[in-house]
Formats: sequence, C-alpha cells, structure tokens
Amino acid sequence: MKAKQYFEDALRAGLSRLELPWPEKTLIEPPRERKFGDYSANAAMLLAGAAKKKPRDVAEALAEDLRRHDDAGQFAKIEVAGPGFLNVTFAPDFWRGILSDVSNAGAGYGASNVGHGERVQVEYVSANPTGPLHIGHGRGAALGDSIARLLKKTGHDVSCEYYINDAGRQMRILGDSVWLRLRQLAGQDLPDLEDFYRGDYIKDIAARVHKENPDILNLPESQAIDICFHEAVDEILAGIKQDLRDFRVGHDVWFSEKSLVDAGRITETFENLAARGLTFEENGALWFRTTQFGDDKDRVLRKSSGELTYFASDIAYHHDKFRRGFDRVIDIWGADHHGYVPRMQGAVTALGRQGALTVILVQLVSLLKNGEQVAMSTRAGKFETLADVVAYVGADAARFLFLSRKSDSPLEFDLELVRKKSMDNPVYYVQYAHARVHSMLAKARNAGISPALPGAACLSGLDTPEDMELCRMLERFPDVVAGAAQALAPHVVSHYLSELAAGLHKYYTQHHVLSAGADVASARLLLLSCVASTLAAGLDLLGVEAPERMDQTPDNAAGATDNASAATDA
RNA sequence: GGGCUCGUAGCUCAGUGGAUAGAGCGCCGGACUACGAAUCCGUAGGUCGCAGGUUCAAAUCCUGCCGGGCCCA
Repeated sequence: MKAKQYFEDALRAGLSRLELPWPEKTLIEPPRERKFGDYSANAAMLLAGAAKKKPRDVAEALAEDLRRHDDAGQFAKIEVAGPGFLNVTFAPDFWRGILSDVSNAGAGYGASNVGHGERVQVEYVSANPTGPLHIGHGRGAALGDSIARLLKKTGHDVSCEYYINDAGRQMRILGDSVWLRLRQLAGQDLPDLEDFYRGDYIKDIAARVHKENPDILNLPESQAIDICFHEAVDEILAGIKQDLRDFRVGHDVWFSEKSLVDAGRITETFENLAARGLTFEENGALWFRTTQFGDDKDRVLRKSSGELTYFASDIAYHHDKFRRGFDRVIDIWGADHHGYVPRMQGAVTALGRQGALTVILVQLVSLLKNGEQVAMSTRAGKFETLADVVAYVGADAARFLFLSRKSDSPLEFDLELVRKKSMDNPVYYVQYAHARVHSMLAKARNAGISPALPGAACLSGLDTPEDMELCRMLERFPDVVAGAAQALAPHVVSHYLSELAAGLHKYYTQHHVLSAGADVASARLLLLSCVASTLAAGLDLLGVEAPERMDQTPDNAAGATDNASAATDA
C-alpha cells in the first residue's frame, strides 16, 4: 500500500469522524525537511478559517483522532508542527513493505491508470523536409518522445506523429534549388538564387539525381524540377528518419500535408468554416475571423494569388486529428512560433474542441564548445546537425541533458561538458548507480548470496536511516511519474533519478553489503535491486539506457583518442 | 510601439500558495589493502530583478517598473 494513499485515506476518515469536510486544496507531500516526518498535510490550515478555530487546534484534534484509530500500528509518529501542518512518520515495517510493490512490479513499477485510456496524440519535430535536423529539433524530439513514454506509462492511449510539410512554397524552392545546382554542376553558368537552400547536401543530391537521370537536362523544365523535388524530399526525409532512429525517437505516423491537399480536405475545411459565417473575402483573399476566438486580428487562409497559407492547412490538419478520434492533441513547437499559438487555439475552438489542444513551446538551444558559442547559422559549423552532435556526445548524454530542463527555459548545450564522462555529467552519475548495483548482484551470485524475497523475515535487518530513506524514495516514484505526466514535464523524472542515484551512492559508502552476514546481505540485495529496477524504469521514461556496467573509465573517455580501450579488469 | 516569455548562489538549473529557498558544477579541506573513487563526507556562498497589492501564509497569484530573449507591426 502506498504511503501517500494510506495517509490520505486515514485523513479522510479522521475528518469525517470530526464532521469536517475534505478541503479541495489539500496537499499531501513529503516535507522539505526530514525532521518533519515522512508525509505532511496542510488540511488543518485550510479548515481553520471556516471552522473559526486556530489552525494548530484543528491539527491537534485531527492528530489525536488519527492516533486513536491507528489500529494497524502503521504510524510511528503523528504530530503537529509549524503553523498547523499534520506530519506523520510511518513505522519501519510499513516502509519495508514497499519493496514488495517494487519487486512485484519489476519494469512496470511506476505505472498507473490516471489517464483512463484517454486517446492522446503527440506531434513533434515536424521539421520541413528541406534539410537535416539540427540541435533544436533534437530537443523537441527528446521532449516529445519522453512525454509520449510518460503518457503511456500512466494509462493513456498515445500516438506519436510527424507532420511533413511537403506542399507549398518551401517545397517549390527546394525543387528549384536542386535543379539550379544540378545545372551549375553540369557546367551551366547560372547565378545563385536569392532565397534558395545552399547547403552542401543540396549539391550532393543534385549530383546524384543527374547521375541517375542522365537525360534530365533534355526534359521539359517543369518535369525536371519535379524529379529534383521528389528525389530531394525522399532523400532528406530518409535522412531525418535515420537521425531520429539514431536518437531513439520513433513516430507512429508520418502525416503528409500534400495528402491533405490532394484529398480536398483544405477546401472542405473552408466550406465548413464558411457555412458558419466564420470566413469572409476581402481584397481577393479569404479570411478567417479568428478575432472571434481571442486572436488579435483576423488571418488569411488563401492569398489573393490563390496560394494557401500554412494556417489553412494547419486548420485542416487539426480538424483531421480530431476526426481520427483523439481526445487530446499535444503539439510541440519551437518557441519562435509562439505568435502562432492564439490563432491555432482559436481555430481549434472554432472546430468545437476548445481546450483539446495543448501547445508546448520549446526554447532555443545554444550550442557551446568549451564555453564558447558555436555558430549555428552557416554550413561551416561542424556541429550544426543533430546527427553530428549525437555522434559526438552520445544519445544518452544528449537526451538526459535535454530532459533535465524545463522546456520553456533556454538551454545551454556545451559539447565538451555533455561529452565528458565524469561526475560533471548527471547522466553517468545515474547510470553508474545502476551499474554499481548490477556489479554487486553479479558478485553476490558468484558468492552464492541471493536477494531476499519480498516479505521475508530477514528484511527486519533493513533498519538504518539509510534503509528507510531509500524505501521512501522508491515509494515516491509512481507519484513522480504521474506528476511528470500530468505536467508534461520529463525533467521531473530526471531530477528524481539524480536524487535516487545519490541515495544509492551514499548507501554504498556507508553500508557494506556482501560481508554483512547472510541475512542482512540478502535483505540489502533486495533493497538495492529495487533501487536498480526503479532507476531503469525511470531512465526508460527518458529513453536513456540503463547499462549493467560502465565500459569506459573517465580518464580515457576524457582523452581525445577515440580508440582508447576500456580498462576491463575482472 | 503591441504581444509572449524569462529574471533564484560565481556558473548551469530545480522549486505547480506552505515550515530555516535547494541541487550539481566551481572554490577550499578530508575519505580507497573490502562489494567499481564515474563515488562519498565537510566548509563557504542568497535584498528569489525592483516596488506595491491579494491572505493565516508569496520565489510562486495580481498590477506597475527595470533588464534579457523571441514574435508581430
């Protein structure tokens, strides 16, 4: 039984015996300081006003009642402190019981059904297929992927989607860019265009297209451009998919904007809006009255040139999402699109789904190398692309860093710091804790010591403050996961993992396990294996691996040599 | 000019109305002939940008100002 739930149930029973209501804003959480006990409730302070009593008096009455009714003897202490907090401390046996929950749940520990099967779509990355992904896309990718994992773990029915902007102006420019480079490579003396894509990858694509289509220069230009365009999109998209796979990010659906246009869904959406008087024509353009839904001005859907705006297809796209039956849609965007949020929310409201869209804005990533800004704007920068960064620092380190910060804070990404395999780097701190336990478990196997079974009598050997502390931390994990899922905030998980790892490392230096005598040793092995499986479950939510051994020592990892071999002594 | 957002220790950042505001790094000083020292222990470091307001209680909510970033015109 979970401690928090147990306390809440007891508190509810106590309040009803005293004929007091359960205040909606009651919070039950571990207090900041250990001396205040295991869990703390503020209910008495919330009730004092209405009851016309002092907060502490209400709390005292409650405490007295709870003490009288603690038939099972689960509470070691119930006391009132500060302005009227009700603080409880559970008995050691209660905490040892947590190990059964962890052990039985295994890799599933932390799961819950707070989502009740709600159908949620998470759309992220969705970069235009006009070039490789950069580091900023990586942040969105890690975030979206981790949020999806959190939602799945908490009982949501999740689908991850990538929206491919493969229609419209940018796509025409892409085709033109390749076509231009192709002719230049063929010896034609042509000037560069104003607004075209000039990365080296465009040149490579042009060269390949020409090689595979030797006659392309003799085709009608529109046909030639068409070939260039399709080849370019296919190749770039394949590269994006590969980069995401290497970053351990997987989308369930790749949704093409062009397919919306081709299926006539845009026109359909226009008609839908027009039928409700939400559009009007002016100066040859078609407008959407977004001001009726909180936007600060109306927006164009179709320009006087006949060209559709991004907004037009985005409305149709979101319309389509809801038609597919999602209860809730989460979009992850770069923060530079924040001005777009009100009109998109307005559109969703117009579609009759107010509140069903959550937009998460991801702030910029500034890339540093030894504290110095790395230029991101030109093709010369070696670490522009996500693929390069991941190859340099590793997917684990990059993901952990991305997921250690709130998404709405700008992030500094120092390549050398993130690459360093040392205590400067939290990801290895957490992984090392996991590996340490497994190293111990392996040694124990060789010595013929096995972890105790949950509920075994020898668990009474877990009686130090550090034992209790680890149990308390393990007990919190499901709450941490549920809270992170609710707030769509994976950084809550990574902070928790750092704390749990710290608890493990501290335990390790204070209590020797294998030489502690058979009973105590196997009790401690159970405790530590529970820590390891919780660490693994948490790392999995971040998409970070939980290795059973660390292969490199800090010395040769920090060195520049790539082929330094690991010091592996048995 | 209008809007969004951020401002917490030297640095990078947690802190979703609660108790004496925390962590990592960095600085300084300690701990390996036992399970991996990628670790642990200790010291120092703060007008939570500023000023008001809301209440039993504000880093947190509201208003104004200052400063940074971004979007729009």
